[in-house]
Amino acid sequence: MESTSRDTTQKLMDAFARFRRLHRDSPIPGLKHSEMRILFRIRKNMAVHGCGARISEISHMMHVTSPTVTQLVNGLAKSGYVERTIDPKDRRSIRVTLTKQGEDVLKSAADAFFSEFNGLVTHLGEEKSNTLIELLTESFDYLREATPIFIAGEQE
Amino acid sequence: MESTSRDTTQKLMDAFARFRRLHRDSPIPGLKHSEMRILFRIRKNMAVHGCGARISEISHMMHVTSPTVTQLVNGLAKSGYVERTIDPKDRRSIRVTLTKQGEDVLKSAADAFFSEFNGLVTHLGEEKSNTLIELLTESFDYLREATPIFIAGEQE
DNA sequence: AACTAATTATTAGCTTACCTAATTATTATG
DNA sequence: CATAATAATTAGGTAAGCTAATAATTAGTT
Repeated sequence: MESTSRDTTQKLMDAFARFRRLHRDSPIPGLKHSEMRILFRIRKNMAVHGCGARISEISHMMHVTSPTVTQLVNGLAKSGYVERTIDPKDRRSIRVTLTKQGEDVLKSAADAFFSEFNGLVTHLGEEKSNTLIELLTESFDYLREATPIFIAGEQE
Repeated sequence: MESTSRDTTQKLMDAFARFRRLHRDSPIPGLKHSEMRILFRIRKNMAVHGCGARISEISHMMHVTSPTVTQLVNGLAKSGYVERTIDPKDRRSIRVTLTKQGEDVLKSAADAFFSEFNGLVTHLGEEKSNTLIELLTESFDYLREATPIFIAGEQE
């Protein structure tokens, strides 16, 4: 291995290591981070496709397994933020839609949840942000293929 | 917030969320990622201070509570990677030292870890890798200033 | 049409990496 | 010496995942 390359590797490891610990505490009481993220996804899906998101779709979008999504959605349904309806075109599927309450909580929480990251996007600028997203995605994809152990459970 | 920008923010949030679970599985079977981190800390403390690290010191270095450290250290002691001795100068304290086995496992874990990242650098190429490092560093620096909570992680 | 295969979601139970509150030793201090 | 402070531990909890197995439904094949 060349010394330049090894140096780069070391630096990349260090850079990755710094980001391992993201905040765990939700800025909104009674709404967890993971729940917030899923609510955003559902809203997006409704905006784009005009219908509720299926569990498998959310799972894919969030890079999380479907049992995980099922549990999150169940929790949100119990809290009244989300509604589950069977898709009449494919009765295996479930369409998850936001309730009025869910939209409200999403609206009020959006700023609190987004502010840190949105500040970062503003700071970096749109172009650099997109480059960063692309490079991270490429890294994940590589690590998933090259070293399956590395990322538990990532599936397409 | 504009919708393009919000979309970028969403994607960046997701990229970081994936990132957080990157090292769920350690490259060495039988050694968890958190355990590896703690072993590194202990080794460092031994190198710098020439004696075992106290629970409270590790806790402080890792920005983790002492009960958490106690549990991790207990696990490592059971695996034989670490030894706990009561400090004769202050019998409340415990000095944690690496065993020979602990040093060995740490070495091989570091190698495995390094080779994963080195593969990534090869895959991305030197230029992209450097761009990624720069962007991560810039992001980290911004977040450190903007949101102090973010940085619960790596300090010496 | 009937079987088999595939897909979708769920259930049950586990794991990692933390946390808080309360408690037990021990040391320091008025 | 009594009390306060400090160090570590115990007990129990949480968030955010995971896998394996299973039920329901749809698709594909003979």
